[in-house]
Amino acid sequence: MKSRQEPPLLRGKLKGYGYRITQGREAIMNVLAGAEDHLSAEDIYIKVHPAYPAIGLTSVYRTLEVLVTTGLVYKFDFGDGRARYEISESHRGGAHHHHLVCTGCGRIVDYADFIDEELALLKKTEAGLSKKYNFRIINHLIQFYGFCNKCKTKKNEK
Amino acid sequence: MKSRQEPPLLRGKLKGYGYRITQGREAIMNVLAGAEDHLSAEDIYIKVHPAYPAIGLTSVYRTLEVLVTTGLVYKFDFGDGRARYEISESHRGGAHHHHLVCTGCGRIVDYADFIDEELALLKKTEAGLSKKYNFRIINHLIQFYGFCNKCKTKKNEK
DNA sequence: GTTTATGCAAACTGTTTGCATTGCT
DNA sequence: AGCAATGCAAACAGTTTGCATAAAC
Repeated sequence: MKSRQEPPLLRGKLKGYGYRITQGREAIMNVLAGAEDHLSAEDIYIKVHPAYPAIGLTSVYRTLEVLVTTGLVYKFDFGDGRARYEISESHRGGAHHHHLVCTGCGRIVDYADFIDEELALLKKTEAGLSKKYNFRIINHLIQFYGFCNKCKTKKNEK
Repeated sequence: MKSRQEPPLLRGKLKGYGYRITQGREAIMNVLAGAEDHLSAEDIYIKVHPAYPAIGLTSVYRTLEVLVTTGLVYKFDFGDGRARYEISESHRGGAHHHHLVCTGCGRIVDYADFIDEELALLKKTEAGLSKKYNFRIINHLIQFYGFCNKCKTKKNEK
């Protein structure tokens, strides 16, 4: 909503990983820290522009790649052909949540209902899978797909 | 593995939805019915070629779209930039399963461990979300990401 | 002063679309 | 016969890459 002025935690973390803090990266992190929703690379590019007009879309992609590989940002695919990015909850004060995606209009609902049970089961499953398949599990994804109230009434025009 | 000769259940279903049964579609359905793993559109194109060389990649995409929208086939994104397709378990005799994806090499493990618990929770969550957010939920997705035994030992060369 | 990050333009990749032709039903 | 499905080529969209320049450290 409003762009934050507090120095994002991300800054220090990135630096800790040995990356340089540039104006562009800082502006991108500010946008991510202040965003309510799940932004595409182009959304971010546009939101960064006012604060730092010299930004290029390429840098947005490159910065996002760094942030994702360091685990500071999550990357999602909601099936509409463009990736979405979301700051990880630990760097935002937000709660862990999953997504409910409307296949009709693309609307995304963040939900945290049943999240404790989900997480407990995920943790347990993770441990079992880790052991059985000899994986080091880093992350998980849960999404529900369906039609929101607006889309479920209108005829399937697809 | 081996191409099946039994008439796939898909055939009748597709026809039931009002679609025509063409040689290309039949060949595609045979490949899907006989495949062990998760195929990309191009994988399918290549596998269909021997049986029906006139097939075009476009038709593969168009047929897959039909199969996905009718719910006969599931479409997945494992993060490598290409979509994967898998026949729905009810048309294959397989059990419901979820996926464990290696971020290093792209290997995908189908797992069914804890699946009953997962499904029970999913069902419950689905009911809750449906009501609270007024969605008609059609589908869900659960995936775990990590590094397989081969990839977790080698240095992060990325 | 070195080295990493940037911007631009061009390349790339998976997927989609227009259109004339073919082939189910 | 009538209409849905096809193949080809071209268009498309998001993302990535090469390279010379600029900015962190």
